[in-house]
Amino acid sequence: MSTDPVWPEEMFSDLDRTGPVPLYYQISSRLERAIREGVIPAGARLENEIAIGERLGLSRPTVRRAIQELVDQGLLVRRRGIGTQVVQARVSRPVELTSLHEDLTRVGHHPTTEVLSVEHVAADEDAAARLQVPVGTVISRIRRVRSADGTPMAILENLLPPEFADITAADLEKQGLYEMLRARGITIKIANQTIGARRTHGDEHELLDIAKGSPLLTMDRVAFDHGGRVVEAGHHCYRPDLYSFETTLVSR
Amino acid sequence: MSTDPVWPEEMFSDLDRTGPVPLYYQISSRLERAIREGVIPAGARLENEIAIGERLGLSRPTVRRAIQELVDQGLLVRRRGIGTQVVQARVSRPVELTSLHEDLTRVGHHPTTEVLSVEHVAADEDAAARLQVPVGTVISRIRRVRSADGTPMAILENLLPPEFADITAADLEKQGLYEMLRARGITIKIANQTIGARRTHGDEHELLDIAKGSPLLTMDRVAFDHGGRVVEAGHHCYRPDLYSFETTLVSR
DNA sequence: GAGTGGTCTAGACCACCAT
DNA sequence: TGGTGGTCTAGACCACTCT
Repeated sequence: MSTDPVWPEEMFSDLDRTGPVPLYYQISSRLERAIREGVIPAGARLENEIAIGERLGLSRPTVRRAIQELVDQGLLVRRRGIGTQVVQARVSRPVELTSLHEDLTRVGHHPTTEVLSVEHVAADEDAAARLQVPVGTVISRIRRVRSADGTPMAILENLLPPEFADITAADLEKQGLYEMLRARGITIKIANQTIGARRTHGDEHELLDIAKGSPLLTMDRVAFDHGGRVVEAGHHCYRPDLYSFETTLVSR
Repeated sequence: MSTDPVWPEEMFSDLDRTGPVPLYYQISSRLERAIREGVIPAGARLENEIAIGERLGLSRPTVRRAIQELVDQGLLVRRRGIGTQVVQARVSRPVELTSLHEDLTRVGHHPTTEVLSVEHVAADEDAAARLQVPVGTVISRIRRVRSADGTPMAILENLLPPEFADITAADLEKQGLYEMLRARGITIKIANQTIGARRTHGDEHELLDIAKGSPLLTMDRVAFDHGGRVVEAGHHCYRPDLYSFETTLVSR
């Protein structure tokens, strides 16, 4: 048995077969938007891969790859012998290789950053281990407070290797750290993150405008470029009443 | 230019071309083990896809898929025009659709579970919303304490829809909840997780043997089967000095 | 038995990077 | 200029599910 098309006729009428954007990506991103906006409703059954391919003039592997992207995101479910369906559950976007600054902007908040300090210091043993540089190397240590719509949300402490010694406080007020690195042609390929919790220490409660000793949500991250070099090491603490980490897990 | 083989000659000598295990999976899992065990060292360059295919008697798409699995896991990095390399950074396994019970077992700890209560109650508004059942439906509410090697690590509160009303405390002492669901043929396809932090409430500090009002790491999860039905809704709190969430993020 | 997704093959052309 | 991964095609066979 086959299924009627569940998307508007013209949805894929303007595929660009010559440009740099892969066909599978054009398909999957259009489909993703239609699903997230509800144009294709939860529970809807898609046509089978071959039928879609014929309608769009694409080979089956290309259609398949587009669909697989959405399966990996948790938007679609496939079962052999059954078909492909739009998932019923609400799906959150995965934790991504972006900064808090970009996260907030995307959600429509207005993030501001106060740079508390930009120091150039000799790496102690701990910092050297995290950045994978020799002890004593002169590194940059940044401390910032990020607010959304005027409310302090997080304290961001970052360590940078020597090559970024010229980054200034003024730069960091305007852009997120990751934007700035990207503008310098630095591509972050991999990051290891650890999410935990602890009490406030030192002046953290003042900076975040919460009670002394109250809980903080923490995230430690080490980011690497394609060559395996450490680009950045961060220790962030978030106000747990204002911030949490959401993920959607998909079984393989 | 081409590269010398970086893995032992016999590593892929016993591929099973008739069994149910996909060839790409046989390749990727063997490669993963070799990388994690250091048999293939960090920074090593792999041969190109076509050469590997010829050596193993496989087509390029099959080899490519095997490699892609490891790229998605953050173990390999590929760059066009350059080649494929083993990543230098330590890579942690991603947060998975498994239970804490299985996580601990895998790391070699001995998890024990104390079942505090198994109740069958009418769902209030909050519980009904989380399980997506009508208010007043009789659901199961489970409360457990999980310990590793005798130390309490987490309080696990779970809500189950009516179909699991027959699960007993005795069952839960022996197996993780997820194992039990799997044994009943329930496949969890998707889960939404939120990780946060808060202070202890009520008797939580006693159960976890920590100070009253101290920080907890929390994880809320709603798990769905392939049909979008809610299988389980959980609220877990962890001792932040004993537990944290690790992830490796990979840029696409 | 009919229909579906899962896997695999054998090619092709292109964009990017190094030399 | 040669080597690499990125994309795409046009088939094929199989395993699974429903009726």
